[in-house]
Amino acid sequence: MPPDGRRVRGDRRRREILAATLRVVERDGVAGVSHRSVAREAGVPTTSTTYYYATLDDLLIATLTWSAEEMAASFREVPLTPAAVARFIADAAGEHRGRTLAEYELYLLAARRPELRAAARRWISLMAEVATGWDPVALRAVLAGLDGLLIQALIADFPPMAEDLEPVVSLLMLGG
Amino acid sequence: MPPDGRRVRGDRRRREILAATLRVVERDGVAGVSHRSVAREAGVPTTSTTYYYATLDDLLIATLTWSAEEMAASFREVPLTPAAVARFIADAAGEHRGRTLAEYELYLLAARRPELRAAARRWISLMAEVATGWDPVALRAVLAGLDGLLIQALIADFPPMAEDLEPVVSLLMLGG
DNA sequence: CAGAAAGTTGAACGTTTGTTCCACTACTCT
DNA sequence: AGAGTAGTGGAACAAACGTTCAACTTTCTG
Repeated sequence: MPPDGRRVRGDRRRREILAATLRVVERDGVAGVSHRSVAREAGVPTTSTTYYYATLDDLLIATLTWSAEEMAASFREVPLTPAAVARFIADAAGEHRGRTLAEYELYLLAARRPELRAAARRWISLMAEVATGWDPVALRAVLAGLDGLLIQALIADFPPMAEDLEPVVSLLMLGG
Repeated sequence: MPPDGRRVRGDRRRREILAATLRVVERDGVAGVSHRSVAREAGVPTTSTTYYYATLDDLLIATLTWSAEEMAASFREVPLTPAAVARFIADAAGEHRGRTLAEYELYLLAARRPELRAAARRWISLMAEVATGWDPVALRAVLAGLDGLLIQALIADFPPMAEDLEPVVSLLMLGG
């Protein structure tokens, strides 16, 4: 049987709404997300956002967990060398800034809502899986260091470049 | 001349409003802060919050920068030993959780509003001052590690204890 | 004691909010 | 062809919002 054309278009619109929500989060933060602001950003009527996501919270959480999943998947492709990790961090503050902002918006929501914590820690548990054989203490130090470099990169006056980050990443990874 | 009783009471109420705002931020995040929610929390009429802070943004920024200043001042008292720093982090996720949450809410606002960045990085520049003579790369690694430990402590299933944190802090500080 | 200054407060304004309803079109399946 | 399903979108609702206003009390100053 051929794919249902209605569902195909519906899924596309659902994804467009998610992407529009992420852009609103990047620009105005979680506080800027409303049915109307997202609908305006996506170029769809207000009611369509409530059609696909029953409540605003559903829409917001779907966007943030999707974004966190994207970030984790992207991180999985990074070789665990200082140069590659430094490049990942630099990109997270530049090209993929919205995704990184969304990650830490999710962190803050998860701090108050335990059910969101697994999603927020997605990239952490993923790296913990990859780094089998590492010393547990060293692993925790590296994970903390990367999280700190990422969030500090977001509030730097000038977006850090990979070359500047590399020695710091290198020192952090030395412990393993 | 004796102190003006009106101003004394006014300053007290201003501080109560700040403290109430911080409690709202702790419970519901920045999104939960409104003139009415803060006034309800503080037990004052709605108009008094607008009397002391012209706009809601003024109130929010005043609260977050005040809280960040408190956190920086508190950090300044910590001896730079692994045990003391680990204790500081454990308390930041427990006893002083609201203050820590406010710090990272400020981070996220600062990511989009450059004028807030100096306030957000207050504790970082303070530690950079204290750690004269450290290797710059090692300092950046430690600062990132501490930031990461703090924010990860907020989304841990169980608040980390100082004893668990100490070896990680110790390893991070070894680089200096 | 009079007047200025500081703070207090309820009522009200226009706007935006989340969400629901309902009439409607587009498409699939039997 | 006709029934059922998926998606569309304008209109409307009550609630909450930020902010302003004006009348009021308390306190200090000359």
